[in-house]
Amino acid sequence: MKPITSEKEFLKNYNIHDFDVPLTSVDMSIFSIIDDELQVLLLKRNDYPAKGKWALPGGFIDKQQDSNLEDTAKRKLLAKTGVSTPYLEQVSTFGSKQRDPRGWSVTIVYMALIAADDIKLSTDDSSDEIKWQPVYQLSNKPALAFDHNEIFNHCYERLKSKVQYTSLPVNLLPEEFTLTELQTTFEIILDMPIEKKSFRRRILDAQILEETGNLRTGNNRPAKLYKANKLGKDHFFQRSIEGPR
Amino acid sequence: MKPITSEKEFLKNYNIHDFDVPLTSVDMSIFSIIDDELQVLLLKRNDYPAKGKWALPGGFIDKQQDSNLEDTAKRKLLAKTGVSTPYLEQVSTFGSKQRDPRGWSVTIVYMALIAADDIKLSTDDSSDEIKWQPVYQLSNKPALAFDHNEIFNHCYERLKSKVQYTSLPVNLLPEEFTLTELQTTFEIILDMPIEKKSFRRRILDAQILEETGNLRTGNNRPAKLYKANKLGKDHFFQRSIEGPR
DNA sequence: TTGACTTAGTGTCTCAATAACACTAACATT
DNA sequence: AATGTTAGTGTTATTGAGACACTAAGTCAA
Repeated sequence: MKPITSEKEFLKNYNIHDFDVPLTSVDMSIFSIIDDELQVLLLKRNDYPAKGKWALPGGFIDKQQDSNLEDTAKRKLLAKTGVSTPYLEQVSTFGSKQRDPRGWSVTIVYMALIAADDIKLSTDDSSDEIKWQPVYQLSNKPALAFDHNEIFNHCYERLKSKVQYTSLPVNLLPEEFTLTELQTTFEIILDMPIEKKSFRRRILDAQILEETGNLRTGNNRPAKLYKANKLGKDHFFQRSIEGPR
Repeated sequence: MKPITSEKEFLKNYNIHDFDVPLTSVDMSIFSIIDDELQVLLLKRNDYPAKGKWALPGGFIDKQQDSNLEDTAKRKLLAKTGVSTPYLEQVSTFGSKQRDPRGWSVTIVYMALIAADDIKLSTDDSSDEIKWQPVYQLSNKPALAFDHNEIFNHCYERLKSKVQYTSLPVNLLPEEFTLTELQTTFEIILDMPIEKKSFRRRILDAQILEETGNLRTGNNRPAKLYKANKLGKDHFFQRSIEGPR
């Protein structure tokens, strides 16, 4: 067999099946605020392995449809929730010999934030059971399939730490929202009270919101409605929100 | 063919070669400060694809040796630099149809920080050419193999942003160092001057260093030597180092 | 129509962290 | 002993945030 002397020739002789590669998938934690609680989407596995256990949504890369990893995550998310423009962020990649009984496997983990109003759950394909689970019920119990508890915890920690110094929570709200609604969203995620004046000063100074001109009316003084501007969809603050002194 | 009714049975019938999975590798940006410059390790590729181009060190998972992704990164790093206890952090994972001419591929990217003193470069295996490249010479030229320029830029951005609010740079220094040396390391990475008093107050207040009792003597007043304590190896500050007002 | 109630939004004080910068301290070298 | 150089400190002004009491603007019920 003669030596290979060009890239073209190399590629002709190359066959991925000659290599012993790990199984590679994409999994995701999809967060939303439902009934004033931070919740995450779970699916009950319909097939082996881990049949019958609850798991984070995910699956394999479709080499035909997906041109990159984010495509894969978006496709999964659209199929399950009907949301096509989520906030999507890669969190981490887990890979080991032990995490899946099928052997060496790798999973790229994403976190998505979606507004409750946009969700249209579909039990699309395999009639999987699907549910929203409040995160505080999940951080303790080690009940999920594979290493999905660990994966979820990473996502939850990432969400909490990033909320400290970004305007991420706008992605959990509808297009228009009041400052009080935004503050409440921060408080739900961080699970701690935030001082009203400091919060408003900081959000407004950061120049990530603009008034829509509309008002939310109710049983009391109407509140101005805001929406996130271009910066607001993924903006870093100067300083972080801190707890009480 | 009868239906599968247990996990055990499922695993017996499972064969990864029935699946069309992507090629999966681990790549890394290895940073060190050499000649008062932040530099990154590059290898010249000895084989197709991208033969003859400079690339970040990396390679495939060894299903026999490596029990997880970090193992894989550590093994590569040890082979190339002789360093066995680096600071190692997963940065991101890149995967797409286009990034490698062989087709759909995924690479998990790590960044490593090592002290210049610990390095023993080895042209171990395939007599690859190996070199340190100053990062400022790399951020512009798109000369590396595959998408390694993009990958490197991610690592460099991560390093710079993380240095803002952590004590990461201790990992680029030898065991013992002076506060001025640590400050200089910060300044080299951030490429901006830092005010001396503020820097010292913040580092000392953070309680991440302890005096070793030794002094660095020279042609002037001797400086106290410090080493990082347990916290110091990966500690988050309260607030970030900021530029001039 | 008026006053109680509720939530929106503001004025202002205090405190803590830090950038700025001028200062003192301790060595070697001549 | 004087000079130069780097280590290390004292002190002020600024800034951003927490605390909290205040005002503003609506609904609703009597």
